[in-house]
Amino acid sequence: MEEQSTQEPDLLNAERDVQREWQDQCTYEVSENSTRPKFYCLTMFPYPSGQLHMGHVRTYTLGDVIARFQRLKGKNVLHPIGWDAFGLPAENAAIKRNIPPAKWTRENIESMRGQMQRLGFSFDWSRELATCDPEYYRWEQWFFTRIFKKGLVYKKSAWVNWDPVDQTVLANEQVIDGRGWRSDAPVERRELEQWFVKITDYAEELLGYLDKLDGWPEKIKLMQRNWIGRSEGVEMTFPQEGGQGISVYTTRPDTLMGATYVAVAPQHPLALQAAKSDAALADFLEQCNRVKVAEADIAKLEKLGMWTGQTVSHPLTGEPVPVWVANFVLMEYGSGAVMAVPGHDQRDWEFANKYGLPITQVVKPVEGSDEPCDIGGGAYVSKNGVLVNSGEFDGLDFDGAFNAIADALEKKGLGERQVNYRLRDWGISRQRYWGCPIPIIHCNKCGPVAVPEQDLPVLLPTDVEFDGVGSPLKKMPQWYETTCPECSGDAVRETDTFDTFMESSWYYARFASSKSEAAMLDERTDYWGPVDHYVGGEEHAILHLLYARFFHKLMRDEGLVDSDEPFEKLLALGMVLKDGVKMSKSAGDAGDPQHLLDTYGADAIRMAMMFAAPPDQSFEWSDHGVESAARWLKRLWNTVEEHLAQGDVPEIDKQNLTDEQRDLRRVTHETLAKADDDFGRRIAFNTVVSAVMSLMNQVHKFEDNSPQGHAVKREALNVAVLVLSPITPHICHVLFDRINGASIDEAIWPAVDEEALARTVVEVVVQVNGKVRGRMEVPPDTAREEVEGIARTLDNVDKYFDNKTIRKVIFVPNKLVNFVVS
RNA sequence: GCGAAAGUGGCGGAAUUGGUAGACGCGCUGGAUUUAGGUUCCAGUACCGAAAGGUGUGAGAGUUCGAGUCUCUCCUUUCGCACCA
Repeated sequence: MEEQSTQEPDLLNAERDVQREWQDQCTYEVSENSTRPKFYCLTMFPYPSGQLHMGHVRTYTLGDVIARFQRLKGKNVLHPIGWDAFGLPAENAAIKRNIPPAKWTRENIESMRGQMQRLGFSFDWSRELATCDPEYYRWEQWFFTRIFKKGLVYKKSAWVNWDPVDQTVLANEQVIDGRGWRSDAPVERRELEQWFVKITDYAEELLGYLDKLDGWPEKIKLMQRNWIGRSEGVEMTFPQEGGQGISVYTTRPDTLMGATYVAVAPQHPLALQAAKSDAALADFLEQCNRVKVAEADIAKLEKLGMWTGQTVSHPLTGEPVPVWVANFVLMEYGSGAVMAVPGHDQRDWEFANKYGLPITQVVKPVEGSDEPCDIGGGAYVSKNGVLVNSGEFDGLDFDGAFNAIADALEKKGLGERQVNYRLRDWGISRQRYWGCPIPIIHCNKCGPVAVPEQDLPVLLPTDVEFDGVGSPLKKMPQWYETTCPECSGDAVRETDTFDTFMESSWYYARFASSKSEAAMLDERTDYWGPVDHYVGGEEHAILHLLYARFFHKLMRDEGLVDSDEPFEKLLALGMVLKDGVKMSKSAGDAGDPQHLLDTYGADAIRMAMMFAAPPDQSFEWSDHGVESAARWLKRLWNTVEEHLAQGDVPEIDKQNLTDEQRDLRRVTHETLAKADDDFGRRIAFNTVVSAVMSLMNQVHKFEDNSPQGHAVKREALNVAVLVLSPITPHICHVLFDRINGASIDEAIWPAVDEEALARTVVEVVVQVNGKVRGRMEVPPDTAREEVEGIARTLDNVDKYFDNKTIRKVIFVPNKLVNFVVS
């Protein structure tokens, strides 16, 4: 046993030696002074939650593989890392364990940085930043004051989840079954004045530029398009005598003659007004306000409504139309009211049926259509029909009716055509302590005033007491009491902090201008930007990626960056699921890679993780693969050492190789070509691992002790080590040095020897009626006639021709021949 | 509810442009080595069938000489839904 263990390669010690070398030599620190083309590889920075989980391991390994591959391809690679350090969990920890959020966050950063270094990620640590550093957030505050002065920021009231016991605003995830997570009190909706940034001013541009993002997955672009939700419709008013009337937006003005009621949100002014004199309605509105503000929760509710007792007039017929409150109408979206056409909208149809409201059919399928025309069983929602029961508009199709009705409304001054977006302005106020203070001073005389540049940053005090009731900032008059920068009168600071998406919307640019003290960003950001490859979880497909794109355009319009989009290419990763882990007994730390690191090492974890699934796919992680990866790596090490022990090798004499030597060379160069394509274009690393495994299987079978045999084998081993090095950098660092006496950090990805790829025979499949009946080997590019001729004579093939006629022969060169018989 | 995607052996997955389904690995089975266990090495392993052969990529339909791949319907799972990050 003793004897065996001393012969085994010590992967763990080798990893530590290599990591020490990287650290001592600052191997991955980069500068802008390089003749190599730049490549900015960025992986979404983590929230410092405490320790890494397998999702982090996957994300950062994938990013590291890309960075290391691009270095091998001769690029000057920026690969930075930092910490998305503000946020809710630090406050929760502060309440639970009585640790100040700053301390808790710093300690988490320390331990996660250690784990990242132990995993061998090739980060440029000199550029590390945390968003809770005043040196970072001061520039965010500075930038905010710039866009504030530009008029891109405004205040309006918005609804939040309010915990009446803890006197605190709750995040959606803190509301569980309608109750506060700590107090268990039923939540209430509350209206608060909040800051918004006008992302809708950029809606058209954010939408249009999606078409130019060739390096983004189609599905992400589609989700963003749908999120922005551009539509063309008509904004119209249902007038009310003695009132303002109700404004609604519709994309289906063609169905206006079928509008039989109007539905408003429970927070709509008309509903609130009506409830003053209607106790039952007031009750209903209160009930609606007990649901948390998340759209998904509202949409899942049973559809409930109540008549407000009010009517408005139909804009074209003047007929009275009842106004209902409906719990599924969102106040945040549009005007908070919709016209209901139960004949042609399924949700309206169900609502009308439930409450006995009239359903009128105003569109019917065209003659000869096979669409069902009866609306007794459900709404007819197709736009392919023609109008009926619509007076002068009868007989018009969708476009005709859309235009005629829009014209009629415009003529009456009750409506106009409008382009609408589903996208809403970005609410950036949070009633939280652990965030970046919003640099605004409220003055009774001057109103809200931006903090002047020389007074920035507005520092977040870190000596705070946490009791879980409200934000500590609101209890610190010594902090919020100040003077107005304009009139010098008494004034108070804004006590809300920024949404943490603010910090994560520009960190990629700051990494490039690392540590710049004179400016938010400098010319180095133009050198490195835009990010060439951005890697991160698919859960960020919309919010983070949309806000960052928006912020980039804001920075561009301030002259801070010279590009239109921040991220050239995007890799949206699937989730690492852990249901199996949850069921295991070691649930507490099963997601923590530490014990795997201590037992098997970084390379084994990295290899197992990359081999487990392609990057864009979600999968359930299991520790099993790590042990077998470690075993495989040890075998690789042993194979290389045994080979080296046999001495030096001659040059390969390409013209005089045996068939076996040619075969091994072909597999070697096929592996090289495939790895190049998989790393660089397909971003599929699991197949790189299997290709190298296959190559090594060939090497193990290769028994040729001639000098040329050794030379061919050495080439194979060298390619295996080089190709695998982005995934398992430590062992490959050691083995590359053992084989070549040189550092792999200086190595350049070799060219494929096209000659080595040539085959002397190819296999052609013979099918009869699409079923495989035989195979044959022929020289490459053998002519159709010849292949067909041989195929017909094959034993297993010609018997299918008995009593049949060959109707057709399909021929795919070098692949197959298919006889269609009957 | 709305938007987006995924579904292939016992398991993770491969099949890149519509052209041999199951590469590679795990697990399992058998063998060699070992006092034994483990390790290591070798062989086998989609399913049914004695074989010939047949069946097979969530279910059902369709297009095609040919479908895991394209189209439609349905089922299930995952992600997002604006205060988790």
